[in-house]
Amino acid sequence: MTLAEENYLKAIYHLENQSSNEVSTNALAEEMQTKASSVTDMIKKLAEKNMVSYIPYQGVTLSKAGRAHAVKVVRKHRLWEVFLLEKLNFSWDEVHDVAEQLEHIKSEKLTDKLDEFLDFPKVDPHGDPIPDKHGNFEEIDKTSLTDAQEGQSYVCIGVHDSSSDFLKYLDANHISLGTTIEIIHKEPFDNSVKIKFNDVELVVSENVAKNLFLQEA
Amino acid sequence: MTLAEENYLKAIYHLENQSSNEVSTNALAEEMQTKASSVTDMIKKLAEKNMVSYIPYQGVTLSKAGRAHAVKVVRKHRLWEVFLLEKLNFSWDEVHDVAEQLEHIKSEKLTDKLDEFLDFPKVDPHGDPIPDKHGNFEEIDKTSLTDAQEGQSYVCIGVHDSSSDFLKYLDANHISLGTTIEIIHKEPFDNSVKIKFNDVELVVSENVAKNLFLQEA
DNA sequence: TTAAAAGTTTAGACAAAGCTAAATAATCTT
DNA sequence: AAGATTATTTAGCTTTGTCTAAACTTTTAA
Repeated sequence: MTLAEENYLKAIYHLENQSSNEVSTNALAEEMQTKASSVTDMIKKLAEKNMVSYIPYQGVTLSKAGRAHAVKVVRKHRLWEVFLLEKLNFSWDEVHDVAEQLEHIKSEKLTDKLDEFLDFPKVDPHGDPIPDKHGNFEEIDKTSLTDAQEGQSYVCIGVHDSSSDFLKYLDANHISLGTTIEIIHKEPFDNSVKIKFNDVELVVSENVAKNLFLQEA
Repeated sequence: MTLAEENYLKAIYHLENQSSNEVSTNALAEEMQTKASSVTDMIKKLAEKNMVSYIPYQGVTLSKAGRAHAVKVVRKHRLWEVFLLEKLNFSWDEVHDVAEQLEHIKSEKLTDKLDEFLDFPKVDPHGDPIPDKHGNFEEIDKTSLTDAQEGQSYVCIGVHDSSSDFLKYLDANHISLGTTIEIIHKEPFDNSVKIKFNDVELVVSENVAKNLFLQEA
C-alpha cells in the first residue's frame, strides 16, 4: 500500500462511518481535496488490489482487507496523537498534522511497542477510540451538544471537527475532554446553546454545539 | 525536498565524509542501490535547486543548503534511533530500518521536542554524533580496531557498518558500546585480532576489526 | 599517443498519481 | 417520458523517479 492508497482507504473508511451507504466518487473527491477523475483512477487501482469493491457509477465500499488496513492506519494515527500530546507536550490542535505523516510508517513492531509505551490508551486526544493490535475497539456512545437536554449535565468526551481552529476555540474557552457542563438553555431561534461549567456561563453557536460530543454525567 | 531527494542528499553527505573528494556518479549509484543514469537525472534536479554543485563528468558536491538539509535528516535519523532503543526497547540492530522512515517526517517542532524528550543525546546507538538544533556536533575521535596497538586498552565507542548482521554478531559476542577491550595479539597473516574483555578472549576477523571503533581507555 | 576500458550522460520508455476537457450515465423535473 | 442537470468515467497530458540502450568522455595502458 502506497501513501496515496492508504489515504484513500482512510477517507473511504471515514465516509462509510458517517453515512453507511456506498461512498460516492464526488464525496471522496471532496474528502481528498482532489478531482473526481483522480478518484475514479485510484478506486480502480484499489479494486484491482481487492481493497474495495467498486461498481461504476454506484460508488465504492471497503473490502474486509481494505477495512482492516484502514483500521491499522487509524490506529497508528491515534496512537501517535497520544504520543505527541502526552510525551512531547504538543497541544491538541497541533497533533493532527504531524500524525498524518507518522501514520504511514510501516513497522508493526513500532506500532505495538508505541501502544505499550503509552500504556494501551483507549481514546485519542479528540475522544476517538484507538483500535487495539487486532483492530478491535469500542464504539463510544456519544451525544452531540445539539441533542442534549436542557437542565441535564454532561461530560465532554470528544469532538467531531478536529480542525485546529475549533480546538483553539475550545482551549480559549477552557473546554477540554472531561469538562462537565450543564445545559442551561437551548435557543430555538438560532440553535445556540447556553451552557455552564466551572461556575461560568457561555453561549455557544449551533456550529460549536454540533461538533462537541457529550456523555450523560 | 521530496523523500527521494532527501535520500540522495544523505547519501552524498555520507560519501563526502568518507573520502573528501567529489562524489562520483557510480559511487552514488552504488550507495543508492540504483543505476548511474538515474543518479545523473537526480543530480541535475538537485543542482537546479542549488542543493549540490555539479559539473558533468566531474562528480557532485553538496552546497551549503544541501549540507544543512542533509544534516537535518541525519539529526532526525539518529534521534529516532535513540528513541526506539531507549524508549521502545528496540535492539540496536533493529533501529536503523525504522529510523530510515521516521527521518523524513517534516516537523521541526517534532524533532526539537523529541530531542528534549530524550534529554539531548550526543550520540546514537551506533556511536555516531547527533547534530543539535543548529546542525552542530562534535566529530568523535575514533580509532578502528585494525589500527589499535597491541597491549593497549580501549573502549568501544561505535561501529562503521551498522548492518543488522554485524550488530547481531557483536551482541552474540557480548560486545556493546562502552565495553573495554585489551588488544592481546594482532596476527599479521590474516589481520585478525585477539582481544580480551570481561576476562574472555576472542579472535575477531579483519572484517570485524575494521568496523569497530575504539577510543584509548 | 592512441586504442580499449571504464565511467558518465542522453534519449526514449514506463508506472504512479494527479489534472483538464470531453463523453457518457443517472437522476430530476416538468 | 424527454430534456436538463448532475455525477461519473474516459482520454490524453504532466511530473517524479526510475529503467535500458546508446552515445559520449575520461582514464588507462600498450
